[in-house]
Amino acid sequence: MPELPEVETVRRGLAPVLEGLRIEAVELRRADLRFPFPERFAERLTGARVLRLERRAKYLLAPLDTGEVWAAHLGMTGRFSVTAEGRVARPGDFYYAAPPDPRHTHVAFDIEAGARVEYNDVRRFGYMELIPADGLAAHALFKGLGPEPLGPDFTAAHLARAFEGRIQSVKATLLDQRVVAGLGNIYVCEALFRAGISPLRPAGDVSRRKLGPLVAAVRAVLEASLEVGGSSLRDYAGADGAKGGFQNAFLVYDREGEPCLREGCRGVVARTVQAGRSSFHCPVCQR
DNA sequence: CCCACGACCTGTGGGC
DNA sequence: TGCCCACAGGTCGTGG
Repeated sequence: MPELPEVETVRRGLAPVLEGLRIEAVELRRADLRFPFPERFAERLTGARVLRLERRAKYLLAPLDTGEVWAAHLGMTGRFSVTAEGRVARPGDFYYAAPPDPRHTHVAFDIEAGARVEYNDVRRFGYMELIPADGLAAHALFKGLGPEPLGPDFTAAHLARAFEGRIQSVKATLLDQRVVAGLGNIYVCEALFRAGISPLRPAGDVSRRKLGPLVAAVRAVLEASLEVGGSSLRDYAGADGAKGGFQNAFLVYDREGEPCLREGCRGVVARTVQAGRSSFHCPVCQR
């Protein structure tokens, strides 16, 4: 799934065709994704003007002139594409490496000025909500979220508080959206590698002096990925150019059995399973 | 409250 | 070639 850099890349791709424009029609092709769509979803969106397109954690948020906010989470396989006249008009965002299978296009939005925005989601782990703007912060999906990792509240002091006394692994702790909001499996693995911290270490045992470097590593990895449009796994040759490129910069993720890329380290990347998910790390230089 | 694990859903790739 | 299992970017609910 899209983690923060991928969701932000999607946001940047969609913003120009949504912001300030009216939703003229909504075609809903099924009653649910991960959860049922909100009551009267299509009617509540039809005619609404999108004021802005924002992101919080891994959610896309579109405040509307109706007083509601349209929120979308992409789950593991959610993709937005923008088409006009039957062709992809804005290739290049995350996910556009191969055209989506139309059988899994579940919602389509016709936008003023002619764009058509389609939501495709093979596994249907994504979901959409309509939330009153004045109740957004208090909504169950948002009230417990931790700080944005690229924002001012994500600091070593914050991590020190969050890690204190925690016996859960630092890997699982960083995946917890209440601790920091927006990281997923790839970027946690990559950040821990860069900070020289083993994903297996209990969060409470991470040395305090490593917390500053960890914060810096998280930021650096996210920023580097954003620069190249996020990560695209399972790419296909011949894609349109601007698909995500960070998969080419992975230092540990999906590199089991390959040599550690840290200068001078002779380690070999190991794969372990934590909380049911693959972790990749170098047992020699990550402690 | 904290933590581990199964569940949700479909597709793909590797091993036999 | 075909089949079966493991695994995939997330997170929610359950049960210890």
